[in-house]
Amino acid sequence: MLSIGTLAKRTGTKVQTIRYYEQIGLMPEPGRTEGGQRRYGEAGLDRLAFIRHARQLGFSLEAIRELLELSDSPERSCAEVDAVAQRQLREVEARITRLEALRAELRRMVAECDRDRVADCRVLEVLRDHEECLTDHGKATS
Amino acid sequence: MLSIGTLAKRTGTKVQTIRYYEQIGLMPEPGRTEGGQRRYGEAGLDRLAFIRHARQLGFSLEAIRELLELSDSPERSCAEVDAVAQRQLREVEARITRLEALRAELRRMVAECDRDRVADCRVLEVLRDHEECLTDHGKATS
DNA sequence: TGCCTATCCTACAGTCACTGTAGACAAGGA
DNA sequence: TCCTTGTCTACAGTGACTGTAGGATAGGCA
Repeated sequence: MLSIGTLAKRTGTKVQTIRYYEQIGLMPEPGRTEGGQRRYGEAGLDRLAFIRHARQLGFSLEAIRELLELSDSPERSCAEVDAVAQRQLREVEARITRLEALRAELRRMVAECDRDRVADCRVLEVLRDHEECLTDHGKATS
Repeated sequence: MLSIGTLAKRTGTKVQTIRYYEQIGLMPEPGRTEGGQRRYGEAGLDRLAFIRHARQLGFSLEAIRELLELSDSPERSCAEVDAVAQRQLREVEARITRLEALRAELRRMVAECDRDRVADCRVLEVLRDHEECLTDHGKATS
């Protein structure tokens, strides 16, 4: 039987996080010792590892809840699981695209700045005078 | 004189968000009408646009606070501003690297799954049996 | 001038996924 | 037995907003 601290170490999770997962119903309520401490079996360890790995892949706790429910009903179609994974993949791809655009703008910003006084700083200038930002919203929505 | 709603529209910000920025001291307290409504000048609009643009580039509110303070002292060295931007660039690059790894794993996961029952689903299998997750923490930290 | 509606006000609670804290109790080894 | 380490509950805090309730104000039109 494993204590909550052991589970935490094995999965790289904080103890509080495990209790939090229990609180929101992602982890089942485990058995307790006479003194009231949680004791887990292998099933608990596996479930937590599943949750942590899915979190590392960027799945939201809601998506993980869905995945866990699906994996608890082994006769259902794999397509639903696949859909969740595909959705996650698309989200990750969108985030990458967005971050690549940010990276380009930041690189340009940093590369252009070679003055020495803040008053002439290109970085601040770019941040200040991003015309599209004002016009996009100002003109498009009025 | 611009109302908070006009500022919101021009910069693509929610009204509550502007009030929030004021609350945490990012936006200065503006003048008020007799009836107590906020009225902004061009300076307020510029400052908000600066904040929103920096947010779009992924800067945290704390970083933006730093940038705003620097831009308020035009005689200081531009190097500090540059450092903030460089730090942000490195963070964005790190996030991209991480997301690309996620993308690869998600793609592999999705590509491998062609069964029809959840019981045989590769996606769930990958999520369940990620050996490194258990061993990394279990063996490295004990 | 009166009215009406859109906008504005404050204050507070909720979101997500944790993280930290306080004060008390339990487990296990020397 | 004592002592340290681990665990317990309950609650508050994080970042960056977002939403809601219940009321006051501004500005246009008849």
